[in-house]
Amino acid sequence: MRKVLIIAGPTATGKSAFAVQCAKAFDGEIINGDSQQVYRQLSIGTAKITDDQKQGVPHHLLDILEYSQPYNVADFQKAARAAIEDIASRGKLPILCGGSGHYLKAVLYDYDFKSEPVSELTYDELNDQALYDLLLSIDPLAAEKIHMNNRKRVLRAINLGLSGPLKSQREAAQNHEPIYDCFMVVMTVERDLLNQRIEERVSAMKDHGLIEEVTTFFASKEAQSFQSFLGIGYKEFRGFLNGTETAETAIELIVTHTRQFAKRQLTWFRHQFEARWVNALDHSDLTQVQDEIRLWHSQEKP
RNA sequence: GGGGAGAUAGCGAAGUGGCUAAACGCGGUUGACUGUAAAUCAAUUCUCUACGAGUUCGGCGGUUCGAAUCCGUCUCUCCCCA
Repeated sequence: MRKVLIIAGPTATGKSAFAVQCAKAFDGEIINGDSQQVYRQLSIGTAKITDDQKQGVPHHLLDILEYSQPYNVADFQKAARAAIEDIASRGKLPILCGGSGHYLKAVLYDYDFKSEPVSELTYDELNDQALYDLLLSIDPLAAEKIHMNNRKRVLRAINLGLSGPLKSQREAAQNHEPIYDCFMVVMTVERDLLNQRIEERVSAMKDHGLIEEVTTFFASKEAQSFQSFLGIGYKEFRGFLNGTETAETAIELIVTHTRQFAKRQLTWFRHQFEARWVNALDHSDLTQVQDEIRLWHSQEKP
């Protein structure tokens, strides 16, 4: 089993820096586990690590796509697993660092995204209730776990069932266990402090030219339809770009959305993973985790 | 100085006699999550000794069986004319 060190946690807790520190301490290479930082053009709004901050440590899955391209969990799973294999085969420690819980889990656990084409019917003529009834008739087991109002999920489950094995069957076929020897760290900061750091970070983005980045790449209506525009830090500028709102309003929205996002990340990490939680501001705690990682790193799993 | 409008829960905003602890939106809290996940969705949000009880709709005082809703008065805010 390949060893993989995971540095997770909500935004603005210092994951990137700690990952670099670990890479240097354990001869590792970093794999970006963040869904927006894959885009070459988008750096400021995604809080991408700078070349300086990388300190010579190789980073994978960063700047691999044009911002006009779509990207999804399956793509990430494939690329990240390949990167893990590549890094480990050269005797280095793969370090997965990111805040997209779903992405991380898809790589680490035995999620199986089949490559068969799945239909993309949208059933616009059906209301939520009717759509949900349809799912109930196709895959009642899956329906049990999806809320009727969550159209996106209901739709996906229907399309999966129509194109191959049912969603519920696909999941029943998995072991729901990690396929790597994982050590997962979740960096965290007390909520009030975290909110404060988020505010500071967003205002720093502004100082570093976020508005220029946005107007450079997302001025056109076409660009505003790219998936990358959906990221926090960009979509908030829609009103500004169309001349109906100020940049200030956008900045405030980014802060709020980032705060809400951090909360969701925390929820995910709390409930979806077994992890070693670390207070990112506590140096002795950070040092202690490094010791624990060292121990894990040096032992072969039976 | 004269005339007009308004004060509703953290914020915005409905409600003009009982069905109102008070619509709705935002924000907050909690949670779900298997191909857009920085997405999508749900629950909850006056207080408490919490399947019941107690206090709310600027303050005070009335009318009424019953008021956020009607009357009087005070305070504050905004607009117009001087």
